[in-house]
Amino acid sequence: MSGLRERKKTETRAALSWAAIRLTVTQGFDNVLVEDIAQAVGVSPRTFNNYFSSKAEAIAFRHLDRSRQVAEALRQRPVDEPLWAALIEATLTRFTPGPEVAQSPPGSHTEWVDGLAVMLAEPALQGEMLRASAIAEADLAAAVAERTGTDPERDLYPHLVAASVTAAVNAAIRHFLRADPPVAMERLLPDALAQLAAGLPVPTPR
Amino acid sequence: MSGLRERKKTETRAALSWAAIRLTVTQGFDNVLVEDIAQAVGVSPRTFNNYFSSKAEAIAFRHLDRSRQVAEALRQRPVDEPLWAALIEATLTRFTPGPEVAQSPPGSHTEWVDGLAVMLAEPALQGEMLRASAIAEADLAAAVAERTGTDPERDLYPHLVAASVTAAVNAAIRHFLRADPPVAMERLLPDALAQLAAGLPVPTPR
DNA sequence: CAGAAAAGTGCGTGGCACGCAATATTACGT
DNA sequence: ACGTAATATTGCGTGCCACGCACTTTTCTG
Repeated sequence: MSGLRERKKTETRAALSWAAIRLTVTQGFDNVLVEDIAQAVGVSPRTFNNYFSSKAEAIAFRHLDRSRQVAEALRQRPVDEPLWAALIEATLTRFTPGPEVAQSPPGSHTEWVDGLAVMLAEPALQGEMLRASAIAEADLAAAVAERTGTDPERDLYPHLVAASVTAAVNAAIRHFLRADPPVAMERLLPDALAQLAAGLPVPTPR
Repeated sequence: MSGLRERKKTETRAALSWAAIRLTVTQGFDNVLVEDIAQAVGVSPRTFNNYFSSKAEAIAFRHLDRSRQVAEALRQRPVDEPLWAALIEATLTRFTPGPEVAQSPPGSHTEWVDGLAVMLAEPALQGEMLRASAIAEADLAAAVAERTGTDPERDLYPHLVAASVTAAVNAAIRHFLRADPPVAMERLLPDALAQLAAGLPVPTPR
């Protein structure tokens, strides 16, 4: 299965996605042509469309990929760990380095985050990002079902958990992107999921 | 404000959305041209694009519209009602008639539901539907904030609640669309939201 | 090393989203 | 009631995009 062939395909897909993101952040969504992305990776425009059926899908791919890994991470948590503790750890492993802030041009983190925010404001992008979350949600529901002895076919429960966790993660990301005194994902994420696990009681003002 | 002009615009928008849905359900997404939708409403193709920037957006508009009304419904619940009870009632008022099963060709409900399921399987649609939910989510978060004395600008809580409720509603809809012994939304929705309010504990098998 | 399988490419096509300018319709003050 | 301003509708033109198809190139397998 995993010969040179599969590996190269994976790399090309990642390279295309990354190029699409980089170019979009720096130049704006509709100033980037499919042709540009293909050229940046050294591949024909037609090949781009063999990997992704749209610019938006290419950009959303990184999010899809990371979201998928949450299900995988959940499966690797000890089986005797409580569900919600395991969910918190699993999401933390994939969403803490910030939404890929660490790499990129070394200086100017704020520039990069701002660029991301602008990019994510693009209507065409929003739908595709949410769709990526939804696709990964199916994997997560399956993993939750395994851990809780429920059935993804018949039961609502695993889907409900997966959907809620995904929603909480997305809410945390959006909060992260707009928080002016910046807040670390390491705090945001566990807090959000803990509130979920507690039934989202109305907070008492203090 | 609400002169003849506004009213007619609203009607045209609704008519276009409805025509887009009807044609898509009966003929399939890519067998329907923008031209067809425009013609069905008696308007020029160019005008279609004054109302919606894509076929998908036109289809998703009904969902957007209904989702928006949940926030409105929440505001009309008595202020002394507990938050989650109010949320259950608010969602029930807008999502119980089935996802618009009641109207349409009188007979053959299953045909219609199947057609809807096929339509919602379209990738281009999924993103747009989720985006509609996300837009309405902002309204809902504002309404939740009012009711709970929190601040949409600074606090994560109202967004967390709105996102979770939206996720639960969407999960319920998907479950409704695939449940083979059919389950009524009237049961699914309160059940899903009650589980949310209880912190989504792992169900005990019986 | 040869044939099969699969990825990459070039070309052509139909459709879409939208800017712009012209026209038709509605709103409103006098 | 009328004329004018505001707004909606329309037609046209343009650039881009997604994809089917056929062909070439690369990789896998026995």
